[in-house]
Amino acid sequence: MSINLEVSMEKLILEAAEKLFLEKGFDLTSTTQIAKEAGCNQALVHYYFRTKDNLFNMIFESKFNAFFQQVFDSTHLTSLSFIDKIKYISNSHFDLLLENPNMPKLLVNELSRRKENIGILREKLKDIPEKLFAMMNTELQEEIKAKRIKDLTFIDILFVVISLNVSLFLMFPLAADLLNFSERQRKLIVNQRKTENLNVILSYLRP
Amino acid sequence: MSINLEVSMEKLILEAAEKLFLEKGFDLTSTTQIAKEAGCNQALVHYYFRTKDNLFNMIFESKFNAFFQQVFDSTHLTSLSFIDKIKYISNSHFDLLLENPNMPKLLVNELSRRKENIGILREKLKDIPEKLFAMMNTELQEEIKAKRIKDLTFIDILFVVISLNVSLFLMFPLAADLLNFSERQRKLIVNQRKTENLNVILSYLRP
DNA sequence: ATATTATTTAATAGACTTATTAATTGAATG
DNA sequence: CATTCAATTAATAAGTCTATTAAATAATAT
Repeated sequence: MSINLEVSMEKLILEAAEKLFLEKGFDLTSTTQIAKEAGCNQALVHYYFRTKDNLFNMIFESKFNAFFQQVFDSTHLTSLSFIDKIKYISNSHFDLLLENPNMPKLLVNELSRRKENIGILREKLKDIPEKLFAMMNTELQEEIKAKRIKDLTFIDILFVVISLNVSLFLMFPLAADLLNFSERQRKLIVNQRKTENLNVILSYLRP
Repeated sequence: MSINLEVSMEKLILEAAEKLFLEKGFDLTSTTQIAKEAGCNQALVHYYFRTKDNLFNMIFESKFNAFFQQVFDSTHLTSLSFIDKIKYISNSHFDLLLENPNMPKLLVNELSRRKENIGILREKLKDIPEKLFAMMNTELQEEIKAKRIKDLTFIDILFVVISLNVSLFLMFPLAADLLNFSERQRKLIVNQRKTENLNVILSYLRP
């Protein structure tokens, strides 16, 4: 049993494609660029994946899957109080975006253009949030009844969490460019937003 | 003195270009499509505007200008209480997005790619928010001192307003597609979000 | 009416793109 | 060693896109 140190060209192409698609989107990435980044001939990209669309869809679906699996993962939540669950969701969502800062843009741009393939994604997404939603909604009802939390739906809360976090990664780079922020300032503000976004949520929950 | 009923082809091209650029972005819009939409030969697009980049930049800068002028317009605010000012800002920002639902996507996509031209936009933006910021910040200080509002900066508040409103227009179409919402459901939810986003803000302001 | 200027079009050069095909190299197997 | 199959490349077809040029048409002025 030995570890395969040889990296297959197929995998290199996948990695190069993922990098470029995330950086520049589908249209601005050519198979020639992917080949160059992977270190092979352009025809090889088509040899392994036939079409650029194919290649993109494979990457997109797997990324999409992994991303939403994490967003709606409920395994770490069970032992926490409701408020702590919300805190955990917001923070881990923020951290996930920090690791995948280009995902929001990719989703915004490619999901809307690829409506043919949306059925596949809908299928993949179908069962994922069920468990989380069931748990959060029942607990939320108790909290509301006990007047510890304002009368809201879990969707309302989730919308605010996601909006605040995603906005930072979609809009902040633009604002930072326009306002000429230094790299140091950017990092500082991103960190501040993590806690401040959470503050917004917690204010919103107060009865 | 007579009104010119004749619409110039130059203007028709501009309008066609604006429509298409907003709908599909810079890359997915060709000068051939613009010409077709305007009802003229493709070469005419280049006759009037020389390059596609030129044409795009003209439209982008004027849209950008008009949009931020409205976002940071302070003329209707003067007579209102601080809280009402915030309410007005959030609501009119929301309405502006409702009239320009594609602006956020255009900004997210094209601002980042056109870093060469960002200087021009920075210049245009420079003086616009000054008046609004000055007014809001002084009033905010009073409110905080009187303990009517939590200790926050105006930027903090504005970030939340913009995030919540913009997110709706950037992400909601995707969610609605994924979850198969009907047109009726969509409109209902958009309206609900307008008031609910405001609720989030007001919760956030409470000391 | 003729000359001049502005609009508009047809044609096309030149640069890229995706995708395919046939030829070449390399490795594994009998 | 010869054969077979997989991996890789070179070449290229077919299409799109931007931008230019020269020709045609319309408008204006002399």
